[in-house]
Amino acid sequence: MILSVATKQLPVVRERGVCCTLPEVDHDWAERTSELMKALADPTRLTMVAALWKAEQPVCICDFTNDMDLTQPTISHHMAKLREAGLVDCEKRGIWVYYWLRKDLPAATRRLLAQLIV
Amino acid sequence: MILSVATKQLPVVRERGVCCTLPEVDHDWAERTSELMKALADPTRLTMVAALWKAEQPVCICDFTNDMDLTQPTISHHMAKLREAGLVDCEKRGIWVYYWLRKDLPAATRRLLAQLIV
DNA sequence: CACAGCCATCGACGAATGTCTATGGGTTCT
DNA sequence: AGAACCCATAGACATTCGTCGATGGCTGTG
Repeated sequence: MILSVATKQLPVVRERGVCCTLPEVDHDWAERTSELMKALADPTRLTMVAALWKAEQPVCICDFTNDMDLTQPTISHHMAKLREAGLVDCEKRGIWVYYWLRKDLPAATRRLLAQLIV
Repeated sequence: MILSVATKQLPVVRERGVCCTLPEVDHDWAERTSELMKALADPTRLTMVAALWKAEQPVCICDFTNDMDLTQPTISHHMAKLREAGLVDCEKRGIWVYYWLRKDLPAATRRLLAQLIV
């Protein structure tokens, strides 16, 4: 049987057992981008990224531990994830470890964050 | 001991046991945004969203099943997640079920996708 | 030198996630 | 009516994830 989907923008002719081709979506793009999304798919990490974005300067990790209602290992674990995702960099200064958003973030990533953070 | 971090933008005076306040980050924003990120934190769902974005018209789910190397229930499961996230809507037409990106997406979400999809 | 503060890593554990097979409901063709 | 097609849901399973307590390594203080 033939059926036309005209109410939404475009009339599509359908036949049983016959599929349509989809718009091409780059496989590597999907893989890379989903990795970035995973890094941001947690409220704690999002808060960290937003704080670093707003701070515009290195922030000591102990300050996160101090006001985030999570244990120190958990905070450390989330920061490690952000580092693995290539979003932040860090440096030790005496007792303290400072984190900041990497200066060499891809432009697309930077625009994404600018878009995301209120 | 007192230590100054002057090499990065701002000199910060540190004292043991004393923490600094962080930039405020809205808790609800982090919660909501992380939900959106989770919906996009999978290459299959990202591919689906990108295809729907590019198609600019309803797409039958069988077309996704046809060319995504995953079983039909898995495809259906991912679409359900996108629907729960409020990203897509669907309509049944005879045998087929058509999906499309919701027209009433929040402007921020729409800009995010525009930013994301190559 | 001993102590205290800061931090990363390890191991454990429950919860969530992605995938599959199996099943059943709905629709159209013959 | 029966067969074929499309789709969603349920159940199972391995993997990943978020969190914690415990531990140990540094580093500066007294």
